[in-house]
Amino acid sequence: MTETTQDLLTVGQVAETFAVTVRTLHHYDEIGLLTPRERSYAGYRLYTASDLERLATIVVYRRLGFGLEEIAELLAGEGDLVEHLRRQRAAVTTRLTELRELVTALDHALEAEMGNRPATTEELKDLFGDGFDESYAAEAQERWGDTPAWTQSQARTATYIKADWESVKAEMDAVNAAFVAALESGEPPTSAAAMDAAEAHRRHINDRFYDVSYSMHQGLGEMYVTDARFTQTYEDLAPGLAAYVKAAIDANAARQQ
Amino acid sequence: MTETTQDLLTVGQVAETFAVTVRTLHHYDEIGLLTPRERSYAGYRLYTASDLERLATIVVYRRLGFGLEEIAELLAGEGDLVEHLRRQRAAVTTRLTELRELVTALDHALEAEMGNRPATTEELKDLFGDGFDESYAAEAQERWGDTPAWTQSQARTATYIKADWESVKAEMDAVNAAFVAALESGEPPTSAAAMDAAEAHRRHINDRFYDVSYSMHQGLGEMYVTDARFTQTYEDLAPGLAAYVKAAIDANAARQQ
DNA sequence: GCTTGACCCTCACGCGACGTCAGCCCGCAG
DNA sequence: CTGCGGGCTGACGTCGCGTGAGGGTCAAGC
Repeated sequence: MTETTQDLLTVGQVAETFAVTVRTLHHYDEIGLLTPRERSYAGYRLYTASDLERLATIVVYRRLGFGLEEIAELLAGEGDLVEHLRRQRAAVTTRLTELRELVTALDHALEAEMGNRPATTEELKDLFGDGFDESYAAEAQERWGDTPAWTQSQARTATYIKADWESVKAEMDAVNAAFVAALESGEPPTSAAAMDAAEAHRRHINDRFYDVSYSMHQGLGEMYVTDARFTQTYEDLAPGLAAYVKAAIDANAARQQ
Repeated sequence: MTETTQDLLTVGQVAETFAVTVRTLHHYDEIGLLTPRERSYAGYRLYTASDLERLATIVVYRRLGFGLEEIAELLAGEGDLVEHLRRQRAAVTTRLTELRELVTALDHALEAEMGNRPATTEELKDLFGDGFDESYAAEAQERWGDTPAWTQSQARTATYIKADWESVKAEMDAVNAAFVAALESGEPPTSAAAMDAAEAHRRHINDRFYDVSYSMHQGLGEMYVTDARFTQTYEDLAPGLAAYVKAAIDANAARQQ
């Protein structure tokens, strides 16, 4: 049944038995993880039964994803196997969720590439109204095209599909509604409600478009009262809202120490 | 709002804006993936707006898990993005299932390590009867301990927990039942039914214990009629079964061309 | 004008587990 | 004696940077 060649196997035979490559066995020898007890006079590696046992354990641990050094520890009796198993499990599950997120990101990108992204500005106009026309986009490019924030924003929104823009719009509407509510209930821009709305505003831009520090946020607030187009947008929602928003943003920025 | 330093950003600024390290930018420069258009007279890298745009795209692709070389291709306009996305998705999902299997393997190993593996031979005796006692195991070790097959078998069964052994027993019973049915219905060992049972037998050992080629399988069949203990086991199931099994194994081996 | 500290530069090795030559040796069959 | 199928030992390549080492640059404060 066994070819009893003195019970010593050469690398090739061992490699085939355990479904690993010869190079792998060489490597294990190099790093001292598995050194065959014997060598033929010609220098051939000869594996004994105990070597095979050790290799069997190594192969099992490798399938469990352990590193070679870690395996060496375990074989030396140092370290608790159960603890290593737990750590490994934790690491693998972490990687699993990362990969799952990657898949959804890829699906997202695929959808976007397949033509699900808003055709030019058509659908965006439907969503955001006529204030969002080509001339606006062109001017924005003109004014901010060379800022990092604009670049970042372009990179992120490039993969937004219609559903994303709908979420963006919903969030934006919610923030505006919060501002209007605070204003109309007579609360000052320094009230918690107004400042919370300002913070929500900052987060919205930060999450959806580009990183916004508190000072950058104040820059935006300033613009809302100095740039006629932005002022108009806010005034259409409620009289005095543009200035109110700016003040709330300033108060919120001051609130952060 | 923007610090307009001639619209040229240094590595540090760019790195912070895109949440990458300076080293990464150096690396992209080294491999020619992103070479800043300009350098200061002191040799400082100066990134222009178009450099930032390119970097933005690179960062997005990186998040999607593409390799740098692949990204270079895409940026050069070679290769279809959608196709790359699909390939990437396929690769990631493959890796996902691998990792899922790894987790179950780890859970398995954990269960086994936590004491769920059969205490010595107690539970095995319950399952397999008294034929499975220590003297048997010792003798097996004695006879086959130095064969690769034995080593492989030990490595695999070492992580078997009670549930695994129950599955093993169920499979074994099913195979034996098939042999008995074929024998008692008067079909010859060369019948399809008998040969199929032999093949199931080989697969069972192959999957649960160690790799079994057809010739090795015939070696086992031979042993069933020459080793009294094995013969007895089969004869207890049905008179003449040991010889019948051997013949079926030989027929099945011959069937494979 | 000088020092300080924060940045920037260019090498160049390290990582993890082998894959992949290259150049050479051994043993056995014809 | 000559192949041919192994086995041997270097040693470099992989992938995307991390991490020093050793040394300039620049704006600010003294």
